[in-house]
Amino acid sequence: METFQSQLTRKLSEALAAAGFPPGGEVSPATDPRFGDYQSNTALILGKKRGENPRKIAEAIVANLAVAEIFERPSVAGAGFINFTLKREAVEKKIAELLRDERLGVEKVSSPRKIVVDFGSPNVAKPMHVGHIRSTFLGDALARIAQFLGHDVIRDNHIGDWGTQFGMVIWGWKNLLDLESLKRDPVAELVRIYKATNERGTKEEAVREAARAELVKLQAGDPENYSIWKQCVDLSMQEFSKAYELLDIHYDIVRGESFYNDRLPAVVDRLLKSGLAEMSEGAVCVFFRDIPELADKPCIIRKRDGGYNYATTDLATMDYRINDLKANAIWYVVGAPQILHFKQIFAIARREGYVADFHHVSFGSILGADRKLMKTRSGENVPLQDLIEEGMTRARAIIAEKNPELVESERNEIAKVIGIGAIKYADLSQYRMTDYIFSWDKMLSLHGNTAPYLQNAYVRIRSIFRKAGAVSLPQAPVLGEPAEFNLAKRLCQFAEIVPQVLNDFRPNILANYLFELANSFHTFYEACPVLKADEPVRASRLALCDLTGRVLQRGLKLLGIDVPEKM
RNA sequence: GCGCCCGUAGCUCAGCCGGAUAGAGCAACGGAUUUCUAAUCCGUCGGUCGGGUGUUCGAGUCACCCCGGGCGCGCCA
Repeated sequence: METFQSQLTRKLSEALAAAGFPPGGEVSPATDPRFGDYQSNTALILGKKRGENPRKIAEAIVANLAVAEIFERPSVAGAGFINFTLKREAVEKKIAELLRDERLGVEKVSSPRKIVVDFGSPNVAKPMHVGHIRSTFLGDALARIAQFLGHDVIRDNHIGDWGTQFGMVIWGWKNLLDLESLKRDPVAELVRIYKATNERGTKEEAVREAARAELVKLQAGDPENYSIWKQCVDLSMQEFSKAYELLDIHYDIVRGESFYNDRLPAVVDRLLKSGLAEMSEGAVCVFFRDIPELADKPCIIRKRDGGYNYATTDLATMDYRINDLKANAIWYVVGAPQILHFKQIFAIARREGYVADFHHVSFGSILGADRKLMKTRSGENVPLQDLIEEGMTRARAIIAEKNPELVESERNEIAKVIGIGAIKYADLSQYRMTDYIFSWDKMLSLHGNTAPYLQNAYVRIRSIFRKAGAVSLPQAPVLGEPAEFNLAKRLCQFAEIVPQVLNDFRPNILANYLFELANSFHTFYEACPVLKADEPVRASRLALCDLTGRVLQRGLKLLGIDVPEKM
């Protein structure tokens, strides 16, 4: 189903051709309701290019526009803008179509791609914490949206399961492990033995040495150490899975760093052989002498001691994704501090001749109320588990206060949906590059651009339908009231907004749209009684409610957020 | 020293490819409720878009230079 915007863009291009101009031209939503619903500045651009009067060009375009079925007569305004105002009948017809459309008007892309989305990537033997949530939520939302648009998406959890920390973890396992604690809270015990070993290592040279030796043994394939390592990975994955279950995050594959171990030497050999890499001070490096920005920032792919590092693993990973998984796009949802790293990796990949659409989807940090990186009072990363629990607890308290009739099981389920939704939405509704200040009060507020506000709009709709009894939705609604017309036009925009998210990886565009939709709905709700209205208005309004509910539900789901039936 | 990101209302933030008089929410103030969930809605107040120069018919948006904050820069990931 074509959107108004793409229909208009097509018509505009035809009009340009008919008027003797090169086809093309862009249409955007009107910047102000006074200018109608859509606008085009094509005449201004053409006027500039040809040195002609833009208003005259605009008149010529308008004379050739065949859009009478959808729009009122286009008007030329200002310096040469062409303004378009939707006809009521056109919107009524479109709503009728949307009511029957499972996809709510969103078309699938014409050329789907195979996209690996690399997000989350927690470290084994450490708890997931606040630092993981942006990557996890952002990556999950982008994957959901890409999938909905028809792409072939592979969600890959590139877990940190092969760091140098395993020397200490293994030494701690052999010397300090408390089996009871391990059974009770595995990751906590792994953290404890790691910390304890680290502490002793700072004082005792022998411990430091022993830990290093354990690491060497692990890397050499020692069966005992391998078995310990494997248990650490398994225990950690079990814990991650619990959190993912709660958060409704799902991966297609989990290829941690260890997966690429035996592929690392080949990466270095290949780069040395091709001359892209060279020896420097004992290490193998790639230099970027012809790229000014990277000229003085070489990338080490094999350390002087012969060990491999992050860059080597990422190069092997890219090779695997492109040659084995046959991906033609890779999205790395990783924080902004690693911008330089990915510039290097992508530069190397391009030189090697890999063709794929690489993107580092970077993002800013989550700050505490003090505007510094969010930490616990003792200065540690806030565990994800604690964050989720607090979100649910706070949501439960608010629900208990606002809606005491709910039974406890209902209340707990709703608290989960609202608490987790609030945390996710707070993240996704913000432009990803900006650092944001984490605030429970703001994200759980029923006012403003928050998950509970959107969820509440949905709940109001469900409440109407519970009272309405059996309804049959009409073929075409009547949009007599301004609030109805506005809401309907907003509903038509969903299909225009969703694909835009992937232009620059901005789920906040979708969040923003949903907020405006909820706003339009609430205005409609105040102005237009639904159940008390006479037919056919009643049925028409029920149809608007139904469609609004479905768009809200679908839109939030694309952000990874659920909706409750009551709250 | 080099590089990247950010700087928009008192606070928290939107403003993608340059478009018309820069928008929300919170806070403040004033209204609306015999309710389909007021968990809401309507209105008022609030701005040298960090500063400057330039490109353009047109700059919050692009270029360059400053200022402020954050982050990163061969052997961590």
